[in-house]
This record gives sequence, C-alpha cells and structure tokens, in this order.
Amino acid sequence: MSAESYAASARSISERARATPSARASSPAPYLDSLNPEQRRAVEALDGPVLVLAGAGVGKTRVLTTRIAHILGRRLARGQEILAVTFTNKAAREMRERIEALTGIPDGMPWMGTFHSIGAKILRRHAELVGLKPNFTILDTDDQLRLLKQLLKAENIDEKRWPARALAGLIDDWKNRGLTPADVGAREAAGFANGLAAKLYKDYQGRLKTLNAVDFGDLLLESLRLWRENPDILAKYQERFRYILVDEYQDTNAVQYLWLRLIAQTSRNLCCVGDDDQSIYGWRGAEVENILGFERDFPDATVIRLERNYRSTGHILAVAAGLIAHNRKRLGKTLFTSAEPGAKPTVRGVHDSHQEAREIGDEIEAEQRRGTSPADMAILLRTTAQMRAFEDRFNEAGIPYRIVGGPRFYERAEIRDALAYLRLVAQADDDLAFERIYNTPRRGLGEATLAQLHAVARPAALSLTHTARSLIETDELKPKPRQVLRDLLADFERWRALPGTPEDLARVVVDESGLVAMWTAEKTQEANGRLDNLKELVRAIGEFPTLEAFLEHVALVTEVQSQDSGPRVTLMTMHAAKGLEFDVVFLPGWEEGLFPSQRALDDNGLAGLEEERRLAYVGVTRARRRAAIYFAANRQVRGLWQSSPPSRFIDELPEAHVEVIEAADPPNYAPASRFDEAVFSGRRYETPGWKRAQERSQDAGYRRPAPPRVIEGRAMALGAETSAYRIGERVFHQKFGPGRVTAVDGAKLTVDFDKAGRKMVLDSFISREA
DNA sequence: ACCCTCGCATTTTTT
DNA sequence: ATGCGAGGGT
Repeated sequence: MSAESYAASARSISERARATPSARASSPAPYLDSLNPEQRRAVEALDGPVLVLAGAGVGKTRVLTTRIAHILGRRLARGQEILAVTFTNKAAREMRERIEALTGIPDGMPWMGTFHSIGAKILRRHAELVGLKPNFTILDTDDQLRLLKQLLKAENIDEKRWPARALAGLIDDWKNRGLTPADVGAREAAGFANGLAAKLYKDYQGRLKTLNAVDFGDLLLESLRLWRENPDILAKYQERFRYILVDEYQDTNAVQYLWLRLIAQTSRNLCCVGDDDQSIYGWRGAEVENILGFERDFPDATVIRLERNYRSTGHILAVAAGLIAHNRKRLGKTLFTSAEPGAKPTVRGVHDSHQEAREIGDEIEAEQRRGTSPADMAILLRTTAQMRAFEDRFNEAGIPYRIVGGPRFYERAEIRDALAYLRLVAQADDDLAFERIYNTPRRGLGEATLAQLHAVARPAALSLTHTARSLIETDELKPKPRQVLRDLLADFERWRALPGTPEDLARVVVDESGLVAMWTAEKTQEANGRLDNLKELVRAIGEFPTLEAFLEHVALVTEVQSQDSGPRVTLMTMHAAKGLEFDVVFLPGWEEGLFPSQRALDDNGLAGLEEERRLAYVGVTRARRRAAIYFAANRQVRGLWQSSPPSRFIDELPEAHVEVIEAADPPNYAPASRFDEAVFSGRRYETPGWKRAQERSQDAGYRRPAPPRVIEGRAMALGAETSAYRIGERVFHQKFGPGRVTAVDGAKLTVDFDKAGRKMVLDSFISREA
C-alpha cells in the first residue's frame, strides 16, 4: 500500500472526493521552473519519507517553502493539515512570510512553528490528560531555578556544592533524552548530591503539577507522553498531519526524534532537511545521529543532496570546505558554486581585543565608503561576552549596530517583574509570580510573612494568593503585613476587573504596581533604560488580542522585534547566525581557548572539537563575498588579561584560498613591555609555514593546547616565585594607600599602611610609591 | 525588614 | 567585571 493511499484511506469520502480531481487538474506550477534539478526533486518527492541533505547556502528554505506551496497548490493537503517544525522563531517567521508570499493566503499554516510552540499548542488542548489545566504556565529558566533552589533547601543540600543550575542542566538533559523520573536510574543520578537527583527530579515534576506549570523540556516530553498514553488522540493527529516537514533536522534531540517518528507513522510523508556539518547544538542534546537514524527507520526514504551553493564566492566556499574536511565524523558533502572566486578570506593577527574592535570598525567604515550597507555586514562571535568591546568601539566611532540575541528583553529584571504582575492578573494561582513580586517594589513584606503563607499553603496544596486571601481575615499575621497584603490582593482584584485592551491593562498595572515609581526614584542612566523597557513592554502587549496570548508569546519567543531605525551592522553569536547570510562577515576571536572553546574541549574531547569546527564552518559560510578572520594575542577574560595562541582552525584553512594580512606597522606595544612576548606569540602563525600546520592537523585528534597564560592579575601573582618587592620598600596600594613592606612571602606581602594599618596584600595590587 | 560589604564563582552557545 | 548569597549592622 503506498503511503498516499494509506493516508487517503483514513479520510472521509467527501474529503477524498473534494481533493482528488482538482489535484490532478492543477496546471504545472511556474514556481518549479526556477529550481535546479535537485531542488526540484526535493520539492516534488511528496510521497513517503524524504531526507534532504542540504549544505550551507543551497536554497534550503526555498525548497521547504516551495514544497509546502506545491502541496497546497496540488491540493494534496490544506494548510492546517501540514505540520512544519523549525527550531527558532526566526526561521518559522521567515518561512511563514515566504509561504504567504507564494500562496497569497495569510495565516494559512496554523501548525508551522518551533517544536516547543507546537508542543505547547497540543498540550493546551489536552492538558487534563497529563494532569494540567489548559491555562498552565510555561516556566522560564528563572522560575525553574527558584523552584529547584526551594527543593534543594528542603532536602538540606548545600547549594554551594550542588548548585541549582547544575540540577537544572541535569533535568534538562534527561528530558531531552526522553527520560521521565521513573526512567532515571541510580547510575544516572549518582553524580548529583549522592544520588538524590532522581528524587529531586521527581519532586520537581510534582511541584510543577501543583503549580499547574511546565518547563521547556516538558512541552515536548509531555506531549509525547500524551500521545503515547492516548492512542485515540494520537491517531487524530497522525491523520491530520498528512505532510510533515522538519527544518534543521540535525539539531533534533532524542525526544524530538521520537515525537516526529510517532506523529509521522501514519502518513509517512515526513520530509527532513538538515546538514550534519551545521550541527552545533550537541551541548543541548541534539543528536546528529538522528540523520542516520532516519534512514534506518525509513529504509525506503528518498535521500536528496543539495550541493550547489548560491551564496558565497569560490574562495570563501573553498576555505569553508577545507576547514570542515578536518572533521572525521561526516556524511560528506561537497559544495560547489559557479560563482566567481571572489576575494580570498583574510586572516589578521592583532594585539588585543581593543585593536580588534578598532580594526573591524575601520573596515566597516571602509566598506561603507565602497557602498556596502551596514545591514549587509555582520560580526559573528563565539560568546556574547565578546560583544562589549565592539559596542564600546562602535559607540565611539558612531557606527550603527544592532545586537541579535544577547541579553534577552523578556529576561530583564524590570520586565520579568512586570510580567509577574501580569501573570498574576491572568492567573491568581501562579505562585512563582507571586513570590517574585510580593515584595517588589518594597512594601514591607519579608521572609517571615512568606513563611507563614507557605506554612498554610503547602500542606493544603493551595496557592499563595488563595492562602493570603484567607489569612488576612484572621489574626495570624501581624497588623502591618496584614494590611499590606490586603491592599495588594485588592489591587489584583481591581486589575482583573478592569475593562479595556490588554495594553490598557498593562499600562495601569505597570503604573499602579509602583514599578514605574520604583525605577523613577533611582534617577540613574540605567533606571531610565529600564523605564524605556517597560514602555516597550506595554507597546508590545498592544500587538496581542488577549493578555493570555501575549504571555504565551513571551514564554516561547525570546526576542522582541526591534523597530528598525536605519541600516545597522549586526553583532551576534555564530549560533544565532545559523541560517542567515551577509555580504561581509567579520570573524574575530579565533584563539585557542576561546574558539575552539576550552570548555567544549574539556567536556567533550574530540566530539566537542568537531562541533566547534562545525561552528567555524557555519561562521565562514554566512559570508557572500567577504570573510575576515581575526585573532588577538591578548584578551581580557573575566577581568584578567590572557594571552592565547591563534586558533588551530586558522592553521587548518587551505593556504591557497586565504590571504594573510601582515601588520604594516608592528602593533602598538603600549601600555607595558611585559606584553611583548605575547605579541610575538601572536605572529607564530606565519613562521612554521602552512605545510607543517596542515600535517599536524591531518592526524587530527584532540590536542590539548597550552593553557592560556595569565600575564596580569591574580593567577600570575600567586604563581610567582618571589616578589619584586623588598622589605622596607615604600609601596602604594589602590585601596589602602601608601605604606611600607614589612614581610614578603612569595607574592604575598605584609605591608604597614600609613592609614590602614598592617594588611596582607598581593604584590600585583601594589605599585612602587611615586 | 533592609542595607551594606565581602567572598566567591562564574559563562559558551538557546527553545 | 559582575552578580549572587551570607553575614553583620541599623
């Protein structure tokens, strides 16, 4: 039985009667003509499982959107019968827009979205079946951590030794792998708090249920459980989704894989698009192996490779290919292009992160003079911490920039406070929201009052709001907190009864809650920004029909669409850049320890290194016509200056396609001569010659690089054999002022300060008295 | 209850 | 550098 007829047999006669004739009658679609043969095959292979291996820049999104348009155009399914999952909201939005443009139908694809948003949608429909109410709250990381901290405290576990963050990571990992508390064995849990982790996980899930809440992982795990435990409901969804498309398939984790396999069982019309070379989310549970699993689970799958690159010029592509060829674990794809070779990607060593920012700023200005719009340029970084240097420099130089990712709007304290108020308006039983704001702004309610509330609420399994309502009618509470609490509850009652739009409500709540007054009172630059953010929040709510819709959006969508004011250079992490492209791409920070990240290497060895290399591949392949790589000899990390050798990835680039830019003038050696050695180590890449470098990287493997040498600050000071200071010498300390050395113990000095008396200090904080 | 200071760890990356 | 929790003073 073919997949199509199998699917068809599950549909009603009238449905089939309606769909069939017009499907055959539709005219050859003009949108197919502009596709290359492979793309066209990927679009037209509608029957049965399809795996599309799509390299960078091969028109992947185009294939996905055209495929959907094709399904719709041939009337094989209606929009609501197509399930299309992406990983990011950005990708979902883009695909939605492109399909609307192709079909002219707005909102035609209700089941297009991220795994998480679709999971949430399904879960809300059948919440009772997994022990939730339909209006359940989706916890963010912050709520989650606070909850876990409470649990750790309850178990008397030392939070210093076993941080809540680590437990959150563990639970997240289990959920990504599809493990419920019952599935977590002793061995799995042994690594945390002497095996208590399994119990904590169980307690955590219990608390979530009482709170009528889920976390991110639950959106998938619980919808999977829902399907598994309710075959009738599963069957409905299996019949509904006649076509399933998955973007960025290489990033799926175990649950997502099971989820897809289950829902696609009936129609078998599952089309997964992915690129093993761009798998960069292993750290959050993604399993590239799912690509291999696809062919195992669907042996009849059609596999289509898209290898013609339309994005980058020849040299850029060659550099990317040469780099990724160092990975062993690949399915192997060869990208090619008929575009011009173009300019060779450049490699440039600089003295430090400041020079790096300055040079790139200058290059951006030069490009602008040549007619490149700032909007067509991007700086792609390994970590968000690297952004600071560029922001500072660009502000100085007046270069317009925007940050994608970075500190998220909805995670800012002032926004989360306001959101907590709104959550409580929407749902009085949201205890985590209650705990967040019951004393924000300060209103004289403290630990003691909260403890009293908990003492009553816990055993009775009642919410804090509910408990507070009854407690204020008794004499349990002291008069003052009692009155304050009464007022607070009255505020919420009033707000809940308020007529008007969600935006009106938000404006009133933000104002009457005292949040605006709280920040206005601060009168700092920062507080002003926070007030602006609150205004922005109110404005954002205006775009939603109901408060509930807005809160759902906030939980699932992390970024906020910034109103564009002119073209800007984009500043973002390489992770955030996946799927995007720019004319000119700057890639700073290619240093050992930073990129590849030491952490990735330490935690995951060769696999970690290969993932880092894929990230480098993603970075380079974002560029259409120019890629510029930089490494700095010196970089400030957590306040300390560190010196690192250039990234091994630089030595792995194919020499013939790279232009090495030698510093015209030796870098500026200021401020002190002790940087000299580090500066020269930055030039190492030119000396040994590319050949040796290539050979070295051939036998691949994971070499542990020399750890970064800290050349200023504590680490060095502690390691120093003897101090440069002598007993009796006059010295000056930033905080304690002038004094005289009375004893030397390695780097530790005992100093009699003129004002502060005798102190033990480190010599690195001391200078000779002027 | 609130404020301040100090010591300490911390940070890759995101739905 | 920054941010959090602990501890002590008001």
